[in-house]
Amino acid sequence: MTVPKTAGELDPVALETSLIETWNNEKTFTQSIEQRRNGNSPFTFLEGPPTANGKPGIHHVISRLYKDMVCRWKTMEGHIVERKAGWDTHGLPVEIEVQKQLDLMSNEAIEAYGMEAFNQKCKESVWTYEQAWREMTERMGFWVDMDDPYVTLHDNYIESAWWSLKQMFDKGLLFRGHKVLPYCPQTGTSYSSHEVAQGYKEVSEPAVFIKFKLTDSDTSILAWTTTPWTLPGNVGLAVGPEVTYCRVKVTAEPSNSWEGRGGANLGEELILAKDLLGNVLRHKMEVLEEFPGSELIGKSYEPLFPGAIDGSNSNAWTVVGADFVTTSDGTGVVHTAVMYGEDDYNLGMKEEFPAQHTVGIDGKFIRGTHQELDGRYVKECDSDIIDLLSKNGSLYREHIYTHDYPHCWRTDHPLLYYAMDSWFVKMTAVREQIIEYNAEVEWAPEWTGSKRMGEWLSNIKDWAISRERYWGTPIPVWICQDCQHEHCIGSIDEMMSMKTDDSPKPPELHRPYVDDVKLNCNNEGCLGEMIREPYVMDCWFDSGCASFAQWHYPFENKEKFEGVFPVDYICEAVDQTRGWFYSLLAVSTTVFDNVAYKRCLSLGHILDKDGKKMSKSRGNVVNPWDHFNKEGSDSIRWYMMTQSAPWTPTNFDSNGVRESYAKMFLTLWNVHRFYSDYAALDGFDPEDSLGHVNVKERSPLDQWVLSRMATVAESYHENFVSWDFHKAGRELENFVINDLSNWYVRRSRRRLWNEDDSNDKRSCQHTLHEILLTVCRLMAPVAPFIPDQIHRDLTGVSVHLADWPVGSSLVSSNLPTQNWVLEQEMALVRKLAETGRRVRVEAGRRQRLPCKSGWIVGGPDISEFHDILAEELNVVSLTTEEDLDRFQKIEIAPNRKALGKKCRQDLPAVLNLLSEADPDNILLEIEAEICILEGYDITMEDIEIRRVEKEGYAAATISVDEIGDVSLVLDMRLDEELLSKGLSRDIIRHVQAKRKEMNLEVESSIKLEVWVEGQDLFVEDWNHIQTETRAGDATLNNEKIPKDLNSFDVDGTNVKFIVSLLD
RNA sequence: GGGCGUGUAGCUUAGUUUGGCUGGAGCACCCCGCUGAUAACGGGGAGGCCACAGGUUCAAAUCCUGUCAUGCCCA
Repeated sequence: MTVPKTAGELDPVALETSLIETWNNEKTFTQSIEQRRNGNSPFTFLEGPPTANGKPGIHHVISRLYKDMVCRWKTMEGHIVERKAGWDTHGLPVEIEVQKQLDLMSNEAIEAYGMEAFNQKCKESVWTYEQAWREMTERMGFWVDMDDPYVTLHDNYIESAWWSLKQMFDKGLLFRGHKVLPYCPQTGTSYSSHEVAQGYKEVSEPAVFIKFKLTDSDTSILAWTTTPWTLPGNVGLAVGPEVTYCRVKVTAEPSNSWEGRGGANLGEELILAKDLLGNVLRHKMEVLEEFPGSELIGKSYEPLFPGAIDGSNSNAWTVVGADFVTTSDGTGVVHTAVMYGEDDYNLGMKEEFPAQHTVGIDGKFIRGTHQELDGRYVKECDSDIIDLLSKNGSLYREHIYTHDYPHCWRTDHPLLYYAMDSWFVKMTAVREQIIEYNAEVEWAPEWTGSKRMGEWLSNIKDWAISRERYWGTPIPVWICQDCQHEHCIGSIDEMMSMKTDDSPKPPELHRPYVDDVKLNCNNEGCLGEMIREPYVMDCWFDSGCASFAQWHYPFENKEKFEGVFPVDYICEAVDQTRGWFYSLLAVSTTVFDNVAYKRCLSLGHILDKDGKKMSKSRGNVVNPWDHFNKEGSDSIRWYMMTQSAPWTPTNFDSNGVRESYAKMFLTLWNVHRFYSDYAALDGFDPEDSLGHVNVKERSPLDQWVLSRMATVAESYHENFVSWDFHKAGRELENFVINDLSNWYVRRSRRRLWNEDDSNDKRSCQHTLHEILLTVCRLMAPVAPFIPDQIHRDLTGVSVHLADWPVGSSLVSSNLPTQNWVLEQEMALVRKLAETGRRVRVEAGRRQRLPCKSGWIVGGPDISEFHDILAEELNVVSLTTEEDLDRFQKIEIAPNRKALGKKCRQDLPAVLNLLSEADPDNILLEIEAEICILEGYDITMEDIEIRRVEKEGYAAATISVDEIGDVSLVLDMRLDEELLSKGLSRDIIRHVQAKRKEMNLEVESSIKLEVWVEGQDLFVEDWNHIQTETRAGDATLNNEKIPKDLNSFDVDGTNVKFIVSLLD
């Protein structure tokens, strides 16, 4: 027997924290998975690993909510949903954090500190906020296995990553090249775009227009650059093939005074874009010819710094076409130095320009560049370079150019865009496959996949996976010192079997230990020693391996992995599109020739209440604990789900969390309280078959709410399937508040107050029991706490072990039958109840004063709800009436404008006659065109016909879809009996208020003394008062009137009363 | 600078795919009612250049173009 427990006041924080303890003791999470084993239908979730070296905020709660929600939902549908936590532990952010902490602002400083010790610090730093993450995760109710997480710094994880890289290597997808990155030579580090963004500063620097003399004529092409230090590295000029260029001749000296160095001789010929002639040239010019850029392509020119670059066997110093050339600034000709710009590098690779540095990794010109520049820091050479060019006549003009340029946030030096040696995964080789796989993924919203990701994939670039850093997965590529043979290691065993005898066995797969491992070259006939490439991997590569590396595949868990790949579901914020969503897809495409995930939910960000990004510096970050400790997790979670579509950015409003609590959870709890308090009192056992009442035998009200429940549940489920969680939540909330609490429970209170056992009471109890269980089960994935408590109070079992009420391929549906007609009828009843209240307000009839009769005209037969409606409307009898005319009459209103014109000074007399005439008769006369008043013909134009309620009636008509017009008429006439009834309602109300004020128990009896002055109170109404107020002892108009009593007036009647507790 | 989102009442939002009744809710506000019904409930009210400017159309919050603000990603 499971009699529901009584429920006290709702204390969400205490309830939730104690439930967390229960879950831990009961191992509810484990049970919820294990219980579904026999279904043998896994649904796999992959946790996108957060980094634990940042504090978790409210924006982490939202992604964890959607992860948790779908997993819990699928679990209830009967799937086995294992959830392994993960930690992302490598990468530059970790290093930066440690560098700040130890004040190590350059690579030299790190190496002086010692790489081993530095990495040890990184490893520790990673766990700085782990406790905070665990606490947040537990408190918000995200069920994920944090005791056995995957960790990207573990050897097992690294070994799997190595294995996958070797797959790529074996497929020929791994290659060495250059990547142009913002680089700080002072610290020896290149920067991520995030760091670059921190360091933009406005600077004024020299910019120059340079003449590149063509080899086959005396004409020069004019190009422009803001970085003179890149000029020694010039190997090409890019023009827009479609852009119009001009060859011009200098015809006169400039009229204005010339600024700075440079110049041009009379008769000299220059080529530049037509659109920019005016911006660039300061001399008087004659345009000799115009032609498209395509005509320039292939022309060669003389190097500015002969000998700085070895151009033999290459295409160096020629004009090429490029689509990135514009005429928005410069000359429409782009100077190209392969190693010092991304566009430059890509163009250089395409056009086979020599990829040679003129600048060393120390930021100084390489020996042999130019005798005046060699060995000097490039940014200090700008002016000398301009001098050199000016002297040999290559400079046309210099000027100061102001722009935003990235600077090192540590040293404040300008960053150099610099081609770093790098390892790449040849993503361009799998472009078609990855686009195809992307299209297979079910994206929510669709455009994240088709547009955001699609756009990115259609311009896919090779993936630079190496970083010249210390803390990360070491790149497992070794190169032979003797024969340059490259070998990629795919496992620890392989490394151990190839290592030289005097190499130590690394204690872990990190730098510097792995750097010390040397391999015997396995190239045939070579006896050389192989040394590891000194890079670590992009940490996105780490996380991209999560699907298999979390299982140490293929070294362990082979079957397990193969059963759960590709994973069913991942979910992260939209910024992961080019991050984790991409890296997973890139790795799965290159390694497994498959998708990594079948469904991906990409979430919008949480912004502050003004739509601004939350950041520490703005001070607008919301701490989730502020709400955990106030409204609780369920309210936060429900708020987040219902506030907006998952992918829409949400402006976080604390007030909204409060609202979710006050509306959804308090209401639900009070329904629960109402039901279980009476159920406990009665010892009601829902499982007792003797007391059970079949749905068909229950009242229409019960059948209605059950039908609504089924309708709402199905729609809820549909919305889950189509990722419209917000719509699902809002609809269920509306059901709980409006249908369940404000209508069903309100209309059913009296049924449970009745102390005697009855079918009707049990019907109501069963109905509430069933509804509450269904609601809790539907809510459980979203709000795992309060619904679980209610479910436990009702059944003794956790809601998370229950089945999804809508059913699935694995569990059967548990919803009541739907009755659409009944739902329609009740909708009409409720609409009429509202209408009735409005009619009363308009007619000035207070609610407690009953009407003798009410009539419904039109619409379907809703007589089975007449009792309910009569009570709602406070009418003694409610009936259906066919004829609206019974309550209405016509009124003839004069059209003063028309009549005034016609009758002039006789108007008052005509108006008088009109008002005295019988409207029906006069209308007949007017219609027959025989109406003459004071000698004037009265026509239809002179009057307006209105239909109004006859004296003593008030009415309103509503229009309902598919039903038409329905009118409600109330009888407004009064008599003694009605006044007495109304008076008794008022007395009851005041006495009840007094009882409440006196904090009396609901069931305690009182002594009631009442004095009524100026009106009769009928005996039956006096009796009714005594019953309603539980007056065990009552006197009416007792002779002695004490001084200290309560008093109120209603309808001109004064009432005095005294309430006292009866022992 | 480019790509992809977002912008509706004081606040949070529905409606935009597929143009069509007077742009619909909740919170807050004002008036009234109701209550052994909870942080309630009911009726009424006030509050909207649907970001802005053009365009298409008989008709635009909705479609098109541009601008602004805001967010993400890329440069």
